[in-house]
Amino acid sequence: MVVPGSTRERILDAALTAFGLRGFDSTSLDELAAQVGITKQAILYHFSSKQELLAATLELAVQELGGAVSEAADAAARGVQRIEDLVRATFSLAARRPEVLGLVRIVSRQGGAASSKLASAMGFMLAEAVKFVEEEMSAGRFRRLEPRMLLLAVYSAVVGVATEPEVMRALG
Amino acid sequence: MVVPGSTRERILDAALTAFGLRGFDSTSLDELAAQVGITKQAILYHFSSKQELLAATLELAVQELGGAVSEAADAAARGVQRIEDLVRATFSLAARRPEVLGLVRIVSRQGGAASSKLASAMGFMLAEAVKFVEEEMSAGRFRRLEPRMLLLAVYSAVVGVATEPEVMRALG
DNA sequence: CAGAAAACTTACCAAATGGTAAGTCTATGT
DNA sequence: ACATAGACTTACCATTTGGTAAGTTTTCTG
Repeated sequence: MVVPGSTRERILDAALTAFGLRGFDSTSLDELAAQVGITKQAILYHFSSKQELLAATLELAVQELGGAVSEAADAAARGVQRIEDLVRATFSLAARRPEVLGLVRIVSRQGGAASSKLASAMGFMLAEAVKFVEEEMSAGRFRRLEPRMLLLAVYSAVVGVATEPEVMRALG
Repeated sequence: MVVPGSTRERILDAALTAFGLRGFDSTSLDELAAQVGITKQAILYHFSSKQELLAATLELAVQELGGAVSEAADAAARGVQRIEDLVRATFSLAARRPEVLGLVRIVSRQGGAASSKLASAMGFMLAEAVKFVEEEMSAGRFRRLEPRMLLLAVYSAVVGVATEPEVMRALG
């Protein structure tokens, strides 16, 4: 939530919300600019193209997500408790700022340069998670399963719930 | 898969795929028309507006999803087995035709008339599912949980996995 | 205070988009 | 043979979109 900062930061914040909640193509620069209270060209002054704005926005989202998750992962909890902490942290972020996870979804779907950037950024987080789960399995604290499979299911559930307005409404 | 039929059917089929995989705003009528091998105006001859095309496409998707699910639900299986059947059926559809679930997601996010149409169409399915889960819980075959919560989680996991190209690729 | 760089805005522009109007071609029923 | 309706296409059109070029104002600096 960088909102009270510079113009650049306010653009990023508005873009994160709009892209995350309504999609990339569905959000026009004019619209975004009006929201911030500037002109479209001011946006293009700070970010040379819409794609670049998306990239910058994504960086912010990944940072925010990574922060929330790694904070929870710092805890000394083991086994199922730690998984629960992680999921809870992610859900918490999803509830507070659904845009963030929405953006992750949108970018991962869009493909291209932004997507591979996301992949590498999340790749580290995923690798860490896989390692952790594998250790837990070896230690006998988890049932034996394909760790990637398990994580993907969790990821899908979280991102899915978080980015479905209908679902969120139903959950209250 | 109505593809070998009339022009109208070919339009619907192409629209289902495009809307479901790439989104509504991101799909232009010209693009769609080129894919079918006609002009944009031919589309507007059959469907008076893009919105109406979406509505018709959605109807088809709901029909297809409903068909796949109710087919699996006909089985006499009880308890966890039946849930597994349902999930398997949905996953199977998701694997064969990710567009269908993708469209459901897109429409549910878009809101408006199409969304409430979807809500009422899916409402029946959801109500049936809730009833079923509640019966199972009363019979002691499920652990006591909020049935809606459980179903929403399952829904999210399925739709989430099915509509995430990255995830699908990772799963192979 | 001068001037230069930063942070914008006003003017445009070409392309794409959803949609309308009018014409063409083909089948079909009389 | 002919009119009528269905299934299109060719011509347009207004609006929106991302983006460029050229000013204009504000801020920092020597």
